[in-house]
Amino acid sequence: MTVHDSLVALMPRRLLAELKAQGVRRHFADGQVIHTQRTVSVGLSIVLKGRVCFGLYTESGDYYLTAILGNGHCFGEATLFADRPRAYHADAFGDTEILSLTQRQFDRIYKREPRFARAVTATVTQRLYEALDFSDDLRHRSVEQQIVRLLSRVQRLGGFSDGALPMRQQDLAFSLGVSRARICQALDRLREEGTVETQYGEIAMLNR
Amino acid sequence: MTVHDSLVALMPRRLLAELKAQGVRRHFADGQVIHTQRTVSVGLSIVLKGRVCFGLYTESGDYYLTAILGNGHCFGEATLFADRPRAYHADAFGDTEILSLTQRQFDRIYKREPRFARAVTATVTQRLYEALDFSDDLRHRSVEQQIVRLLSRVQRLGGFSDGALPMRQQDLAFSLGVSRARICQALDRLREEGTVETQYGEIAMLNR
DNA sequence: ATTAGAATGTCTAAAAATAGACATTCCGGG
DNA sequence: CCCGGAATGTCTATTTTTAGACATTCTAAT
Repeated sequence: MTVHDSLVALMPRRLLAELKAQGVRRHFADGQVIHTQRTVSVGLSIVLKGRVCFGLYTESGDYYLTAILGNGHCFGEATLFADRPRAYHADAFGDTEILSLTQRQFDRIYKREPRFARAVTATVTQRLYEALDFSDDLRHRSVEQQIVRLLSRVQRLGGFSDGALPMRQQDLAFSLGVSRARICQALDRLREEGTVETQYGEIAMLNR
Repeated sequence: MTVHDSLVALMPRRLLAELKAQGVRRHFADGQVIHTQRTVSVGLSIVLKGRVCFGLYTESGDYYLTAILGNGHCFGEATLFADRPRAYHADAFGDTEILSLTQRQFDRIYKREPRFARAVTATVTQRLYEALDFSDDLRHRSVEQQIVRLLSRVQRLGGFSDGALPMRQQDLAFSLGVSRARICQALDRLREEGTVETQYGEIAMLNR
């Protein structure tokens, strides 16, 4: 199956201490904006507490949640290595703490500590292969299967041990590129099978 | 637009010399198998000459081409950093030379040379964001647009300066997750627009 | 030159998905 | 407690896509 360790899980503990000593910790209340889409800002961020929701605003002003990262995961690599602006809008889910490293801080440690470099490469590589798997799902699986696999991924990356995920059916529809009606229909089937349960603005996977 | 530099393009030249000194160069004739799907083998490979075609065999025995990597690009990172078997079947396109590094060789240089580590992280990060862009295409663009964008990507990564790409319509259909009939229809439209030209087993993009 | 296999173009009936509307339910704020 | 906006469930007509078949064209090998 798919493996994806968080950046922190891939580092020796002393390195995390080192990073904390170098970087800045920032605190966000539930729902507070961490960064906005298309902003140009360079640096690596690591989730130390809470979770970060990533999403997109369409031209018509609608917002769609596309991912949630939990403890130990990092984001912003593309600002360092691919010269990209922020691809997604990010805001805090629950009480959240983020460790931020400037490019300079990152570079210094990256250069000095091969184990840190290793952890960064590993987490990005794993994320790449997850993305490729996801593309496979989009192309070759039924919407029902896509939903199950998307939810598993969100659960895992977000560190939701179980229980409900904060996703609307619109978010699913957007994330999978199908209509909301199609999602409704698929959820009907999955509910019947006993695979998922839905509440208002939430979806929960059952068993495993 | 999308940026994706090859591993070699991201390294100082002296590092490439270093890699060549450490690794093994292997030579493949056109069509020769480089590795098969699901094989467990660890190491990084770099295309020094020619091109490598990646594809998948289905249970029914059909083969579908999914990507082509040209000069300077690397593959096999997932065997080093994500503990994965070979995800795709790979064979040579034209007279091809591959530089192979064992895990041990790779590790030694990676540890000693932060610039090499940097280049690896950068190329993987860029590939990740390309994969995310591709997912966006699959979900939110018309098949016509998807075709154009897929062809551009193949052209760029394969180092095809222009001219025809060695892809069958079945490959496109598989890569985009639609029926061959749908691809035919889309190609009709693109041909009318003057965007692409097709030959037997080949597709060429026109203008830009 | 011939031939077999492969790739392509094209068609039709059937199936699937969509847009868009509308009613209902839910939640949070006053 | 009430209200308004948001999310959900559901429906229909329409559009899109598919499966699957078949004829044609192309290529490479004999």
